[in-house]
Order: sequence, then C-alpha cells, then structure tokens
Amino acid sequence: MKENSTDLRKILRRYGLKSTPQRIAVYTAMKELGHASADMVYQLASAGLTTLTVATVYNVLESFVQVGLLQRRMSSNNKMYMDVNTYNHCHLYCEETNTYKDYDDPELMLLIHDHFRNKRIRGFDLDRIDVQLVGRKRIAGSRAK
Amino acid sequence: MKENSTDLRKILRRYGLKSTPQRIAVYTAMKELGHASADMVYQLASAGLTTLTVATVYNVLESFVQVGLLQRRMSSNNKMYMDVNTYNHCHLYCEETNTYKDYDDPELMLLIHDHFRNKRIRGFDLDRIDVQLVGRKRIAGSRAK
DNA sequence: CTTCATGCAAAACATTTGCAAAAAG
DNA sequence: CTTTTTGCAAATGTTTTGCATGAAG
Repeated sequence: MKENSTDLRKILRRYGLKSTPQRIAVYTAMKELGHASADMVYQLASAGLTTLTVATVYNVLESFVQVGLLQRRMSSNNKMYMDVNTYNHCHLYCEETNTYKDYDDPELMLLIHDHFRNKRIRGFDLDRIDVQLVGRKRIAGSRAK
Repeated sequence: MKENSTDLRKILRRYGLKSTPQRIAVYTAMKELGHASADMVYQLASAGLTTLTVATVYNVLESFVQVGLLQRRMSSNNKMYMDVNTYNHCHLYCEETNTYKDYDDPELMLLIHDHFRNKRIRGFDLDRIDVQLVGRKRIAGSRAK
C-alpha cells in the first residue's frame, strides 16, 4: 500500500505522464489525505517540496483526473475535492466539515447495479452511480446511551 | 402547479418569511428553472424585477435553504446549485454542462431505504441518501441505431 | 534537442460582508 | 414604530491564464 518514489514513477508512466517531483509530491499527499481540496494538497505537498506552487497543484490534479488517476468529487462547498480511490464506492459526506469518508458496501452496490442492469436512460450516457450518505459527523461523546 | 404572487406570498408566510418582491422573483425563477446556480436565478429573476442584486439573490437563496423551501445540491463545478424540489429523489447529473434532471425511481428509493433501515453508521448522523446518475447528456441524433 | 511541466503574478469568477437606506408587518 | 431585508461596493477565497523559464525523456 505504501509506494516509494520509484513505484510512483512507474505509476505515472503507466498513466502516460512524465514523472516530476511535483507530481510525485501531489500524489503522495493525496495517498495520505484520501480526499482533499487543492489547498489541502498544497499544504501537505509543499511541506516536503518547497518548489511547488498552487497553480502547479491545480495543473497536476487536473492532469491526474484526465488520465483517471484521481477522481473529482461533488461537494456542496463550492470547492473542488479529489478522491484518491477511483474504484466504485459510496461516501459519507459531512455537510458541516465538507469531509468525505469511503463507505464500502458491496451488497448495496450489487443491489443498485442489478436494478440498473436492464434500464436505459433516454438521452443520457451513464458513467457511474454516485451514492452519498449525507449528514453530519457525530460529536465524540454525544452518542445516545 | 403555477402559483401567482398571492399564492407565493402565502407560501413564504407559511415558511415564516416576510414576503418581498425579491423573494417572489427568486422563487418564481427557481420554479421555472428547477435546478439553477445563483447566477442563473439572477439572470432570470432580474429580467422581471430590475431592482434586484446578486447579493440579494444569494441572501434569498440561503434563507430559502434555511427554512427548507429549497435544497442545495452538490456539484463538481465549484458553484452552488439549488433544487426547487425538496422531496426525496434521484438526479441525472451531466458533468459536461453541470446540469441536473430529476430522476424519479420509487422502486430504487425503496430498495436503498430498505437496505439502510437497520444499518447504523458509527459516528455519523445520516440526513439523507443522495443518488446521482453521473454521466453526459447524449448529443441529439447520435443515438446508436 | 524537443516537448512538456512549472513558477509567477495577474485575472477571472463566485460568494460573502458591512453598513446605510428602504420596505414589511 | 420595529425588525428585517435590500442595494451597493468592497473584500475574500478559489481557480484559471499566459508566458517565460526549466526539467524530463
């Protein structure tokens, strides 16, 4: 699960991207963060690589999305958020903190994909079905007895 | 389905909001648009009410969300989008145009809510389950034969 | 070498704020 | 009258752009 920068170079190559320190730093930050805004990536990545600008972070994130190395997520926060996991999975989305948490539920996925197996949606090319459990992180200790 | 401004005044009152020309114009625009960004609402609403500013549109939209007259939607567009329909329903979301379309599928809703009926999510207060069919509007006429 | 990626600083957007003036009830 | 709501213009925060420089292959 833990890639060193040699591994990362291979990954980038496999996705048809030149390997640069900036790209490695951004991807490493995303691996650590899981889900993150451009700014969060910039904060973390630029700690380990002083020669990194926000503009580059945006560039890199965009190129990663293009090749499918990252996925852009929807938010109700007017900000861009990325997901390092590109396989098909659900999310818990906290509207208070605008944070995401992977929520793996294969049974649900199966249910939904069965439901759509023979459905055709007129005039629409379906890419994926995005299920978000929207709510609020519970404050630690306030759990009902 | 078509409210005149007397009806709208009643609706606003019922939601505990003072009735103003601006609020009526914004809600009327939302009724017409269904799903819209602040800017879209401003464009349409200010056509019929010259004394309306963007700041007010934001104010009004926010107050409508507060009382539950509108719902904020997630987008991958770094912009705020509103939905005039607040009942529980799915959406088609076009990533190219950032447009929404209601997708009513009671069978799917039932399936999903049954699935979650007895599930508890640790540390999370669930508000709603948001299902988006993400893809692209098909270009007219490009339908496979 | 040649191409592509990065840094930089400015621009473009979208949204929010603070406060005085105006309107609602 | 009193309380909200609105308009205005400025400020904020995020993302994008253009172009010269620098690095990757």
